[in-house]
Amino acid sequence: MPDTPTLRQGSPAKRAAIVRAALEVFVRDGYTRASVDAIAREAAVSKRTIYDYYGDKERLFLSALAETREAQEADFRRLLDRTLPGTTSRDELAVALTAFGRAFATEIARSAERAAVMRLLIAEAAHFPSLVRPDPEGRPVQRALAERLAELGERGLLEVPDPAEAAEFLGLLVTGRVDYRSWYGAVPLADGEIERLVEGGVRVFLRAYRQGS
Amino acid sequence: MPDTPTLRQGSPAKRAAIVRAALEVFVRDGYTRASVDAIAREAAVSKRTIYDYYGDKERLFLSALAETREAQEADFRRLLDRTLPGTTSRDELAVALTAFGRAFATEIARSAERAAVMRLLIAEAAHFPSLVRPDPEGRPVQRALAERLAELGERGLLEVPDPAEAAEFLGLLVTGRVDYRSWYGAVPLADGEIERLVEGGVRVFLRAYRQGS
DNA sequence: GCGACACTACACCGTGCAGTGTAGAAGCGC
DNA sequence: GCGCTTCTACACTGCACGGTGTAGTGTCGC
Repeated sequence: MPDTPTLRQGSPAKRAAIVRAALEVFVRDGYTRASVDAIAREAAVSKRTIYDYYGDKERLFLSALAETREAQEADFRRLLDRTLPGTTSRDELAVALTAFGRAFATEIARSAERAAVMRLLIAEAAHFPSLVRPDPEGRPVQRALAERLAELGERGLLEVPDPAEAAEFLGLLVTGRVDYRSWYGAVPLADGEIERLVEGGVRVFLRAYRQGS
Repeated sequence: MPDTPTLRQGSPAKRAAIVRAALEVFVRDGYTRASVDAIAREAAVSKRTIYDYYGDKERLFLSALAETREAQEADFRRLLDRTLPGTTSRDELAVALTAFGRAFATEIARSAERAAVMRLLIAEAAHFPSLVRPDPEGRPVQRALAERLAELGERGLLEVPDPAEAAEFLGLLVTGRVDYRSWYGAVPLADGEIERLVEGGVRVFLRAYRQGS
């Protein structure tokens, strides 16, 4: 019998500490450079415990990413409801879209975490096929945004024949230049710069998607 | 005296072979995973020779990237002149822009090299600060495209108050979704898919930048 | 007190890999 | 032929790191 190595269940608090430390170190150093010893130190936990909890470095990595992704998706939904509610009125539209874009991009560039995770995903996509989500429109973030845009379209504020596509472009226009210039968070950007880039992106989006353009 | 390790000049052909092999292995495996032995094997050269030529892994890496970048920039200029000449007429515009976008994105997604290099840069930007070009508008690719758009603007085909910004958006719209979905070349995309994504991007660009929109 | 479990500290193994040293073969100018 | 350089083949060092084994220290339920 190949006997499963029987990972330990352990306490949720400790799991959380490990996963948080792991993400921090992975994001900072990259997968290969990150050492399990460093993660253990960061989590204030013995290396042995990490192996008892997660088995090996790879599974720790995947767990950390999965957990973070879920948290980020939840964050995004909240952000979307806060800045771009379905009840947005016509003359609030540009302001609301800019607020949405700014909140989104600021989160990307300041918290550094979102973009950094993206950077990590891009770096490791080829080595961990399971990280690659097959259906691009299935990404919850895109889906939520598409639904919101569709609502705005039905109310006649925007002209969005293809909400999924429009959502992709909006995300791209708003965050693309920020990611491009900051190398997905590797290089810090000034706040004013971020704002300027975001506003430019929203302006282009509106020129392309405003009703009757 | 700290005596410089005196790198060997060597033959250009051998240098080229090493650099090409290095890029291939670095792109395939990433910087840390790539072993100098593997590069030597790939280049059909002894490991010692690589060290005599380049000193250490890091300098080899930087040389390979620098050389590739220059080549890609030259390629881009040629591509731009071929698909989007300054003499483009009004009714050729959409077709020419699409051709440009398609050629650009196809090169990105098919040759795999361009996107893969980008992936490598994103992955290593934080670890090799010298890779990060400080001036984002100084990237020759963006500059060349901006000049071309400015020409089209002056001839009244497009409305581009800020050509540098427009160039950035065009690049983003055309390649962004391809990069996004292919994880910068880590996942292959079907040709038809690429074409569809590119055309969508051009359509949005034109809606936003067409004269009198 | 006692057993069971969680955890740490620490020593340890194996391996992969950056980088070096060197002997010798191959080519070239003269 | 002779000396010089280039290059290879190969052995070797040092080190970092993934992963394991284990003895010992709490800590909790009973």
